[in-house]
Amino acid sequence: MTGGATQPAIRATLEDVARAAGVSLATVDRVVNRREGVRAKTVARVEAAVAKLGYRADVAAARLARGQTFRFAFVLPTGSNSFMTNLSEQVQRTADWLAGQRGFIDILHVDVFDPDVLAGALETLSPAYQGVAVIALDHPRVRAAIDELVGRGVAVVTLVSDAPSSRRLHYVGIDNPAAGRTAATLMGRFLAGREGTVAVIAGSLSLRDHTERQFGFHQILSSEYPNLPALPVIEGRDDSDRTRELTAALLARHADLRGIYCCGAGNRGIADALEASGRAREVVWITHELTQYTRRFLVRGTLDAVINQDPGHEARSAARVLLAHCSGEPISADQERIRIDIFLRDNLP
Amino acid sequence: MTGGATQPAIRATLEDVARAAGVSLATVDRVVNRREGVRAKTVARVEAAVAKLGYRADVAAARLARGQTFRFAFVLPTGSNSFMTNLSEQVQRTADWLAGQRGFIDILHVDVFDPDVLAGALETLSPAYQGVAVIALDHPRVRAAIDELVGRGVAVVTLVSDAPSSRRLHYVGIDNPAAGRTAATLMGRFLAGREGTVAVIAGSLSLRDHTERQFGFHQILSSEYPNLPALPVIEGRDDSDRTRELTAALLARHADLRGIYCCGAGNRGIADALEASGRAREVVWITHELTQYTRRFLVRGTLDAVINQDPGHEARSAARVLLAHCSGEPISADQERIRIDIFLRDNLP
DNA sequence: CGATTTTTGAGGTACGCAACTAAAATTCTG
DNA sequence: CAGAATTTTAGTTGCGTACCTCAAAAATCG
Repeated sequence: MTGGATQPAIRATLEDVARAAGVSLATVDRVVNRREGVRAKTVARVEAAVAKLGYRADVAAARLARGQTFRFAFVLPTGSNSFMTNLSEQVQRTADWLAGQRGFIDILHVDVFDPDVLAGALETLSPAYQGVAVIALDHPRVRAAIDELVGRGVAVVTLVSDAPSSRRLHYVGIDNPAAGRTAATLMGRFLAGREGTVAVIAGSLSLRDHTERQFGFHQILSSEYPNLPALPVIEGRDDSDRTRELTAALLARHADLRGIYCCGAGNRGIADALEASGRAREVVWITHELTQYTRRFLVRGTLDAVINQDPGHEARSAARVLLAHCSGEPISADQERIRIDIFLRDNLP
Repeated sequence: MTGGATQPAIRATLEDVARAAGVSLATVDRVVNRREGVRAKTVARVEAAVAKLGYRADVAAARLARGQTFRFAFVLPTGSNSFMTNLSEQVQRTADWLAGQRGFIDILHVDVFDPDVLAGALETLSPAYQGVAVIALDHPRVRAAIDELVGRGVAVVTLVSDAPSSRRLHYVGIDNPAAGRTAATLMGRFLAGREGTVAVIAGSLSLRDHTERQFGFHQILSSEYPNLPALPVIEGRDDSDRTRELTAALLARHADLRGIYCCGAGNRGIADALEASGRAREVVWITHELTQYTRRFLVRGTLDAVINQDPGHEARSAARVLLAHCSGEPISADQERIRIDIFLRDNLP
């Protein structure tokens, strides 16, 4: 057995460092926090002591002494689909966790799909917030509102849906074109060698994330699976009643329909229509977001794969990024990267 | 816009609660920490004040005041495959993070595949550790060693590989039978409608995780894809030279070989043999663990899918579970559940 | 009722660090 | 080289909680 390099049983404190370096507590503090007013010679002495004792600041003590509190706003959509409901819940949980870390999250519900309403909400946001997480819309007014917040020194992260050309600090969400490509590869491979058409149902093509997914999907499908021509994209407005009718019409009109890719919500309608048609098992259906419904359709075999983004990760990641930024800590990029999950019936969490 | 219920700008402290309840600090302390010696009536009054003010203990202050430090051992394999190397690195990162949280991790490298050596290492572990994370082997001696540690009051979590019948606190890793089933479904669907045989390469059938994956794989393949009979499992001992020869032999002997599922390591050997044979694109190859190599094979198209467990999550989760247990906090099960990731060329992180 | 037990109050210390003030040491100026 | 200006350092306080002691008050019991 090879032992790991063992750290001292009790951690060194600032005071230990001060004693070892023969200077006062205050001087050590200046050095470790890179403040002005210490001679180079003294700095070197202190740093040597820090290295020798393996000093690491105790984050609990530092936070306590600093005594800052943070206040973040999460701007989420008003009453919406299952995914957004899950997300709200996860944000609430994150808020509970942050409350123990001197951070407060207020959840504001806004009609995020109306650019004017969303921009208005951002513009009139209380100046009490040091950070904002928002499900953005890539629209000039919204971008302007984000940029103004950033200009005022507020940390802004976009959540789930990005506004790439704004000055937001960070985007917490998946790479949507890649998600679309992933769906296309699954579709193409599940239908290996078969001939037929594939339908794409989006919520609305004015939503950036839906457009991007659809773009990625078509990119792969057309280049790699010429046996599977795609029908023109149809808009289901994330509404189950509408997707039910649209899906029923698709099935009726296209006897050679082999696959359906839904890059938005309204899955219950699609499931209803597919199951009613009796072609549920032969048509490959791929959609986004694991919810109580899509989970059920997956288990039942109506749905073949779910492309998912984990709302829990997203909520926590947004909070961590805001917190890290506001307390001047670095963020570790690969821990904050939101993965594109693929769920089949067999690997459901 | 509907505003979220806004918490007070400054958090309530214990003293605020004491004032509001008309009792002393000491009494509030007794109530919130569930200590003896407070009348039910007083408890109720204090709890009402806590609720009214929304008091939550400041974790930074609490940790500081409590002043406990924790010391955990992570028992990892000696020099090993890419996955284990990644895991080591992630454990090291987790250790750096924990060092700021009054926790210390020592990494011990042991030949975890020899039950006697592993058990011996656990038995002679310094009593300084409050917690141990170990890549377990499901073997009587190892189980006994784990149980003895638990009996001594040490928190033990198994990492990546479980010892289910031991008294370990928690298992941090994926559901291996489910991972095998996931691989089988991908294999079956990617080979939809085609006829041919499928080979399964394990590291060693005495490793519980490999056996479980293989079991799950066969379960689904035989019941749902009768067009794809599996060849007898072969053992590659996680060694690339050996898997190269075995794969070459498989390809030579079975002209109808359509798929390879590798539930262990040694992927470089498989890739070499597949690419040398010229059948890399037609044979569906599915394996485990995303590494620099499997990533490359995936991008190149030799490899069709990777079933992955995230070593970063596993390292952090193990540390969080140990820390939570040692400080008497609850753990949130679904945050600690390790997911079975599926990676295709398109959704690589 | 007095004696005993239970409950509560008051106060203190310690945790490790940040941030402030005041003092000491150094450098600059005429 | 005195004295002012500046840089560097020491000393101190407070953050919010945990945990401790000791005494006072209240409740309970015989």
